[in-house]
Amino acid sequence: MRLATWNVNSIRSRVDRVEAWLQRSDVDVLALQETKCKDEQFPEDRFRALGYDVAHVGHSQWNGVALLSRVGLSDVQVGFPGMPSWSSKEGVEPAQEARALGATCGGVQVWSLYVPNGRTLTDPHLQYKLEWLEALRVHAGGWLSEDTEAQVALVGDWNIAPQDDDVWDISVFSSSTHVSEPERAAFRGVVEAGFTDVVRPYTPGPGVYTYWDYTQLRFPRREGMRIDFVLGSPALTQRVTGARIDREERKGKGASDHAPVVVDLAD
DNA sequence: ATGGTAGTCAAACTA
Repeated sequence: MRLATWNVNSIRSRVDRVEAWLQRSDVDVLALQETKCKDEQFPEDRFRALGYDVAHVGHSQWNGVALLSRVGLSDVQVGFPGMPSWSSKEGVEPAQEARALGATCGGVQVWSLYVPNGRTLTDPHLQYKLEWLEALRVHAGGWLSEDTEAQVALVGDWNIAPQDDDVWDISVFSSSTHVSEPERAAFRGVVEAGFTDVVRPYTPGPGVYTYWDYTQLRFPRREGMRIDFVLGSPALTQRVTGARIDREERKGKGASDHAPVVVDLAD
């Protein structure tokens, strides 16, 4: 089984590229983040025509996560228990955002995750990010406590660079989110709960990234960040036979600022 | 030159 994750930065502006990529990538399950649309705007017919079942959650032009699967799509869950809420404006009741979607695909519990950005080190959004990751750690860790053989994949845009060589120049990030110790500790918490970065062994650094900012010629300068991850439970990690980051997809007009991350699993 | 790009939705916000 081949599993992939991709922050597409708007599915409506990217649907042609995603479709073309699916047609040549032989992917069984694709998790999407930042679809930036409501459910009724998601172009599910385009993917159904390629043989994929589709699940999506999106409430507005922000966030939005989806799962495409041609190996079954059942037990769809919108959000995870205890997922924190967020309100962008004072006076507006906080609500759960479209940042997590889970389903069973080919016997694997796959979660498409779009971790909150954090924005700046002093922004309340950073606290929201940390609380969101802590809630994920608690519940994903709980699944493993209940079933040590559980096949779970936590995939998506984590908005964290866990190690210094996951960014092109750590000195540029001294006052930035994504590399701060609290964020890295939150990421480590998920790892220590039993989830492993299954891609890194097949894509060793330094200089290997999944995201390049649109500005400042970051991509041609090879100035990126490794912030998109596939974290596997022990039973899933055992099945991994290969992985790659499809850097080619960051090239050309109409590219997302993230590249797809692909993992191969033994049957 | 005090910016630089891209997306959503049409001024400002998010990344």
